[in-house]
Amino acid sequence: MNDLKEHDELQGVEPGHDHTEVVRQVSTQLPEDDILYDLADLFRIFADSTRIKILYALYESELCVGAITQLLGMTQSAVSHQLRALKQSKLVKYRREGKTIFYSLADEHVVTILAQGMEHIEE
Amino acid sequence: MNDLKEHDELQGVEPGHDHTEVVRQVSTQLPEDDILYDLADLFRIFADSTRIKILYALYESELCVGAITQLLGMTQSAVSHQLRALKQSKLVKYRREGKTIFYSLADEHVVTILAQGMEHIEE
DNA sequence: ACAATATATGAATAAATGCTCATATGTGAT
DNA sequence: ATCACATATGAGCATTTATTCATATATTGT
Repeated sequence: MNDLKEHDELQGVEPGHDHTEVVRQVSTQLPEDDILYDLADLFRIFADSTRIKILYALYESELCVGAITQLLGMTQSAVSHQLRALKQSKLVKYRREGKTIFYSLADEHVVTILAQGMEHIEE
Repeated sequence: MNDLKEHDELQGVEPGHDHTEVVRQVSTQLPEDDILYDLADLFRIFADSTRIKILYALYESELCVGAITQLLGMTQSAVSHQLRALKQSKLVKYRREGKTIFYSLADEHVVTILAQGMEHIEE
């Protein structure tokens, strides 16, 4: 046994194992946790093929709920639940025309995000 | 995009209820289901704040598992599990140096996707 | 007021997901 | 070979999530 490692005033350890420096440096560059949570929430909306399909459909054309339902071949309820998620995260907007409600994409970020994702998987 | 207008009497049904025409038209423009699944799988990786944080950290600097673990303040096991998900979807790559394994971003799509997501939530 | 149509919502359930714990694998040094 | 260190992996558990079913709300027409 030797006690040469006994001056740990500064928590100093040998290089190679000590990450405190890099960690401290990188930490300052990271977005706030709130932002990271919001980001994760946003991408969670894209993390479902049903919603992705809806988004792609709306990219082609404004559509009412009935049309989307028929297009996806699922129940109207399921579609409505997903549309709610999509509009809560402001990825789609809607307008009413009588009994019918038409949905459309809210902005171009949606398209860009989908396109980048598409590019990634095509490799 | 849509120069084909639908006619009310096309299928002999009342106007307003019949979506078969739009649905047929939009259907042809949609990506294959396999692709949509893959896309959803990809975005699912972004749908977690831990992984997002790792990605942002790697955007700043190549990092070893120990550093990431310290940065996130979670167990090494949890980090390792998340890194596995990230490398399976080819969002990060890694290289070995002795006992240490360094992770880094795999391509720029990652950055673009994060940036677009960030733009969206900042509104 | 009532019926019909279009969409939304709440509760329940099955499947997926992230973390922890324990353990395994791999690498370098003694 | 054995030890110490760095990372990976499998099982189990608690939480989340997407769908279905039943029902509610909103709008139009009679």
